[in-house]
Amino acid sequence: MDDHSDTLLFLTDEQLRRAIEAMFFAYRGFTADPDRILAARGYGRAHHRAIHFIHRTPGTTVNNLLGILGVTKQSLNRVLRTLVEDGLVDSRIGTRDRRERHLTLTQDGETLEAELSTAQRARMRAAFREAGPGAVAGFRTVLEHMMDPEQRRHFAAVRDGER
Amino acid sequence: MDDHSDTLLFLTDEQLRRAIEAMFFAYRGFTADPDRILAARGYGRAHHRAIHFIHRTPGTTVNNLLGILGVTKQSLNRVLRTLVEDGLVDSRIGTRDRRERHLTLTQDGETLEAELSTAQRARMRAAFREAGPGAVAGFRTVLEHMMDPEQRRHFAAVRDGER
DNA sequence: CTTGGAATGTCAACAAGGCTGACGTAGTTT
DNA sequence: AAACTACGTCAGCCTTGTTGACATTCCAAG
Repeated sequence: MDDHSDTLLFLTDEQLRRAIEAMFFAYRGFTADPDRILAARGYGRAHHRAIHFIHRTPGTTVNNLLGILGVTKQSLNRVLRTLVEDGLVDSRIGTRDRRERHLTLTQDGETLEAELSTAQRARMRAAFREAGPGAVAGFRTVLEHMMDPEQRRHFAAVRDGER
Repeated sequence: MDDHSDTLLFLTDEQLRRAIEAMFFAYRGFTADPDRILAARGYGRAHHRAIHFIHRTPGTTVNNLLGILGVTKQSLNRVLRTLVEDGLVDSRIGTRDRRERHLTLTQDGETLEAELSTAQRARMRAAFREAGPGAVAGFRTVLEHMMDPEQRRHFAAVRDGER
C-alpha cells in the first residue's frame, strides 16, 4: 500500500501484476497437454479432474469428490456417468452404507490417467529443472498460501494421506 | 523414472503429482476473490480476462486481444459487447486503420479493474509474504517455464512493454 | 415397528462461454 | 478493380456449471 510494504516485501504492485499474468498463462500451459489428449477422446477438463482424484483416492465416494472439486453433484454426476459408461470408472454401491457409491478407476481408466499424468508431470519436471531445485520449495509454498483455507485443508489431507 | 532422475532433479513422481494438485487448488484460490466481485455484477471469468488485458494495453485492438486470450472472435465479441453496453469499455474506430477498433477502459471500467486487481494482488502479496522473498523469483521462473512458447512470447512482450 | 428426516445420488431444464461455419461491411493493399 | 483484412453478427453445437424435483437408503425418535 505504501513505501514500507514495498520495501519490506520487495514487491511492487507492478511485480504482483506480472505474477498474476504469469499465473494465467502458466495455467493454460499446465492444462494444454492433457487437454489435447482428452479432446481426442471427446473429454474435457472436468473429466480430467474426476479421473485425477479417483486415482488419488481409490474407493472415494461421490460426496467426497464433490467436496474436493467444489462443484454440484449434478455437474459431477454427468461427467461420472460418461466415464462409467465408457468403462473408465467403476461405481460400486457401498457395503456399509448402500446410499454411497465407491469410485475406482478400471484398468482402462488407469491407462488414461497415466497418459494424462505423464504428460503433465513432464512439463512440470521441465519447468522445475530450468528453475533449479531451490525454486521448487518456494513455488509450492507460494501455491499453498494462495489457496482458500478450505481448499488447503483438502490439499493437506491428500498430502498426508499419501505418505 | 529411476533413482538417478530423482537424485539429479530432487523430484519424485509423487512430488510432481503434489505440485500438480497444488497448482489446481491454488488457481481456484487465485480467481476466487475476483469471481465473487464479478458474480455480483453478473460477469464471469471471461469478462475479467478482457478487462485485465485492456487495462494492461490501453488502445489494444480486438485482433490483438484475440491472440492473447486464445479464444475465437465470436466468443470474445459476446463478452466485449456487454462490457461496451454497460459502459465499462470504450471501442473507438482506429484513426490510422479505420477497420480496427481500439479498446480502452472507461472510468467505470478502471474502477472495476482496480477493485478486481486489488483483491487479487492482496492474495498474491499475502502468499508471497508467507513464502518469503526468496520464493518470489523461483515462483515466477517456474511459471514462466510452464507456459507454451507462444504464450511465453506474449508474456515477455507485455513484461518488456510495460517497463 | 413405523415414520419422518437427513444423506446420497439421478433426471430435467437452463445459462455461460467455449467452438465452427457462413456471411456482411468496411477499409486497405495490390 | 480485385483481393485481402478487421470486425461484427447470426445460427447452431458442446461442455460444464447452475437450480429444482425426485427416488432411494439409512437412522433415530416415538
